Amino acid sequence: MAESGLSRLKALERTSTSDRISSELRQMIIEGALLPGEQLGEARIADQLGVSRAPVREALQQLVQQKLVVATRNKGVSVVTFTPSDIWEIYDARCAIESHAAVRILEGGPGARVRATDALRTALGALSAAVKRGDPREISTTDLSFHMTLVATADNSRLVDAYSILSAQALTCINRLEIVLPSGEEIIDDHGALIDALATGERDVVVKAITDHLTVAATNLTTRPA
Amino acid sequence: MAESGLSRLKALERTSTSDRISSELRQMIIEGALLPGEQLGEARIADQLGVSRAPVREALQQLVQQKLVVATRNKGVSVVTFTPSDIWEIYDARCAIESHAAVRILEGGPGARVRATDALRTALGALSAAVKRGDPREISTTDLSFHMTLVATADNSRLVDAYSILSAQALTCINRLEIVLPSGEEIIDDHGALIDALATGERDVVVKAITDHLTVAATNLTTRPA
DNA sequence: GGACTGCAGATTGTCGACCGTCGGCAACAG
DNA sequence: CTGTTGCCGACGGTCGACAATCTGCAGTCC
Repeated sequence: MAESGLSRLKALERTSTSDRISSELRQMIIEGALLPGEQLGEARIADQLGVSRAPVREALQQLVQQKLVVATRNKGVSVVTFTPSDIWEIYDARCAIESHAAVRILEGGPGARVRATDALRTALGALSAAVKRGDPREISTTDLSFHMTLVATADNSRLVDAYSILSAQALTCINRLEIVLPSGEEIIDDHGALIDALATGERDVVVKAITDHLTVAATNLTTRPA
Repeated sequence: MAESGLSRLKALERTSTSDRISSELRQMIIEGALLPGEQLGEARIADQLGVSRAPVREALQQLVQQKLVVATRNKGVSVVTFTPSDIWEIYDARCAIESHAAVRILEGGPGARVRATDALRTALGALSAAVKRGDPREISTTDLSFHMTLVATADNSRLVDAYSILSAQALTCINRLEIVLPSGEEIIDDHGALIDALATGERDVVVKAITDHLTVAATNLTTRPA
């Protein structure tokens, strides 16, 4: 039976309804389709999707734990509003995870370093392509994807999970303020500098590069473009 | 109405059913009352608590996101089994958060440093009392509580949340293997050294102290006592 | 006129029941 | 004897309905 026409059959998707709802809503929040403070009534969503309230409830609970919505007892959930203090927290936490990941990569010896820089250069290519295309939404996505690549290379699923949550929050913040913060060139150069820093193999250099990079980003997000 | 007998009325507890269930189960897992791999049937739990399956389901979902149980589609949830690799991940992630918190405290200037060391000394007192009493369960709890104090002092709720999850996982690992790893003296000295390192104000010293401390702990957990 | 009380609408929290799926065992055909 | 097929008990996933709670407004009393 090894060679039969059935070989082309792939295992079909087995995602739970709540997971699909959760992904859908998360995407909408990240993209800014749902405004901060907006009420997310279970009944309305369930109606609109043609499902019961139960899976919607589970999906919303997932989003609560990802801090993309806030739930108040008997009042339902509403889309989160990020204060400047929240933004600083997010970027501080990102800094914690990213720099640790970088340090671990350096400790992994030259092999790990090369593997990391390779993966990052690929991610930088995607980012560069997005910049060239000019779509701000795509730029922010690939930007965060670059950083996620760094974290993923450290091979710690806990760190990856934690970073995913932070990444979604950061993306939401970025996409909400439609600011074209740095020029395209600047973004590329900045991330390229990160790779270079990693290539040096100096712990302090890398950590400082990451910290500065994130601090600048957080500053840009918290200082209103008036 | 400012001064009336009603002043003594505190806002009464308004915890949701699912939260209470979740806390209860988490505690049981941490304490080792539930064995790794054990099946947690929704119906049975709901029955036993005299509630419906809905709140139980929500509670279990919370535990899933805290990685204390694993859920497989149409098979329900079972208590997590930690592999040595998991333990290393947990302690590596703890290291990331704790050292970052420590660095941020140092950057906060002498004031923050003093506040941190004060809080930590108090926590050390509790740990010391637990050691004197000799109850291993209490020792591990206060131990983690000490570390949580460090993280909390950095004033970043995201880091605190992430650390809470890791803390619960670590506690579960520790309590499962009923090993009396280091002597009581050793525990106290080790944590005292952490405070001393923080007091020096030297970033590298602190980070190294934390890293070493956690590495030793993870090693003790992963090397079977034969 | 001001403030408290009671009602009304809406929304969440909870419940019991149904349906689909899973894993294992037995019956059966080759 | 071996591999396949159909059946069975158990469990989770989903559903519609009921009860509890919150918010805002109208009514009422001082």
